[in-house]
Amino acid sequence: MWLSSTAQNSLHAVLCIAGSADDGPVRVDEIAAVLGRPRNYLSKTLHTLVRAGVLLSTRGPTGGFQLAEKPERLTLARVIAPFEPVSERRCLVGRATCGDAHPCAAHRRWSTVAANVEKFLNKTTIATLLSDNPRATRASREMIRSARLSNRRKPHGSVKR
Amino acid sequence: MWLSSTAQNSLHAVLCIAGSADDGPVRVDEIAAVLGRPRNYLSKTLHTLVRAGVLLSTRGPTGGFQLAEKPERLTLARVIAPFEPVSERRCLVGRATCGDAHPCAAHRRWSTVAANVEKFLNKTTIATLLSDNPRATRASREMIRSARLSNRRKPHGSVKR
DNA sequence: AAAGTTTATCAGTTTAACATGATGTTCGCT
DNA sequence: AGCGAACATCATGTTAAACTGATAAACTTT
Repeated sequence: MWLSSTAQNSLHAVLCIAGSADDGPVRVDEIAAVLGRPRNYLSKTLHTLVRAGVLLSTRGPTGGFQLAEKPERLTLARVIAPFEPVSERRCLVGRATCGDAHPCAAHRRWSTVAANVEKFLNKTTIATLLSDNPRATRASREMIRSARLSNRRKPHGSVKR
Repeated sequence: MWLSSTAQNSLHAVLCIAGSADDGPVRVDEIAAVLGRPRNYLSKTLHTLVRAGVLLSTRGPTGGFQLAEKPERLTLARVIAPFEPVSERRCLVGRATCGDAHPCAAHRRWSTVAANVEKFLNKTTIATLLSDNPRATRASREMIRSARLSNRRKPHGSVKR
């Protein structure tokens, strides 16, 4: 039930990146360390978010991933969407023809519940979650800082999408 | 997102069986016709529901599946549970250690949304859905009846020939 | 007891998600 | 220009869910 693991990783990674925004771009290896997921797999996932306009990526030294826009304007739905479209409000029993015209037995009651979840995903922003729990935010940022070996990283250069 | 197809089939099948309770046990082939799913696959799914105490099965002619108890006492959660435990209220970002003690950034807000879904699954009964939409209930029962006529099945409860 | 109907079960295929390893590409630095 | 760091991509492997076909077991009727 709920999100696929890829969508979960997507959300978690974006939260890490947004939480460490002040420290510059976050590298895949750092995210992999925090999430405990394979590096190359996350790389693909993050690249999908770049194509979706959620993230920006920079190659080379001082490179990594950043948010493409202010966290106040980035909803959870937009982060999840590339992996499982939120708009697909599917029938509880999986009937293809289910809808307001030809509802299944569960349609009406389930619709109100599903709409509630969708509203959460569409209205809640990354900024909301960050300020919601500063402790968790700080924790993941500290994990990333300690993963950074030395002070060799400098302010990042140009960014490409 | 949402339920696995097996859990969806499970719910849909139970609704069919409950809706046709007056016509006696429902056969796998009839359910397969209504759901548009492979017979043997549903057979396994239904057997799981038998082991879970949701359904009763009878072999041989006049056999099929029936509810193990009154639909008023059968919640959606119990029908779904064998396939994906509802109680596993998982973390939105998939963190294993997420909980009230060590919450992830999304934990608090997501918990209230997830609890709402759980409440729906735990409080809503099969009987509720049946009476909710008599049109859909009647439709599936008619589909089963017509599948039965073409098979010359003896009506339940009457003595024939 | 035999025949026919229906569920139960087993062995295997297919498919998609998840994961891994190797290699290519872009960039900053010297 | 050349080196190394970092993302990008490709080819492949692994795993679990979904599905299929065949056979066994249980039951009803005759």
